[in-house]
Amino acid sequence: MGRFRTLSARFFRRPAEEVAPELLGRFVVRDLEEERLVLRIVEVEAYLGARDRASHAWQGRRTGRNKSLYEDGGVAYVYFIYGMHYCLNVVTGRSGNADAVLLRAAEPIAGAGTMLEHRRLSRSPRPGDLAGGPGKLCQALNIDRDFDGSPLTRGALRITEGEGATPEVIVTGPRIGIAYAGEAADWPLRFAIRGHRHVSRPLPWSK
DNA sequence: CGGAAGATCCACT
DNA sequence: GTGGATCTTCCGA
Repeated sequence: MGRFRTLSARFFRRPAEEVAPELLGRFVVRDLEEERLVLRIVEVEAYLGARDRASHAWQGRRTGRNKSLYEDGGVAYVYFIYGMHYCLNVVTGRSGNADAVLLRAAEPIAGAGTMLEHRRLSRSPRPGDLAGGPGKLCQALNIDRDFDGSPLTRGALRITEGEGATPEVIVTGPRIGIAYAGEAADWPLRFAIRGHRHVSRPLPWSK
């Protein structure tokens, strides 16, 4: 397929905190009927399954919504939130473990025009409007629950690498929107490319 | 079976 | 910076 090489299942079958920073600088490829949409990942968060109070799988919870979290690494976990948004996770680790990485923000590489149409903005777009947030990212790629449990190693939605290594510096911080999670709210499981303009919210960049 | 909350986003002040 | 939208999902009774 040339420029964008799909990552193998082996890549995903490791703990989320290990996979998460390695997803930065890699790509989400979404094939539509007549067009390929490509985003470059610039911000993610790791969720540590049963041992993480912020995870949907806290204390081993198994529900109808979260069952794909327990699949072998390399599939999508897509859930619906706040009555109107979807969030896309990359499931990691082995079967029975519920680790996952939330894709929070990405930079448009190809198909920005179509992504802008998907976003249905009323105002003129500013940087970060296309995919600078987990809900925006899903809307831009037209992702919904139909992708829940689907493989990211083949098919219409894939995680790939491009050419060369990731040149940027990675910074970490606490995760967003999980104040209820007690001690886990402080864990530095949010990862981003330092200073990147498409990040959803500022991090304390180290200088 | 009902109530409450939620890994968010947008418009408005 | 604040509040409202909007509805699925979950948990307790």
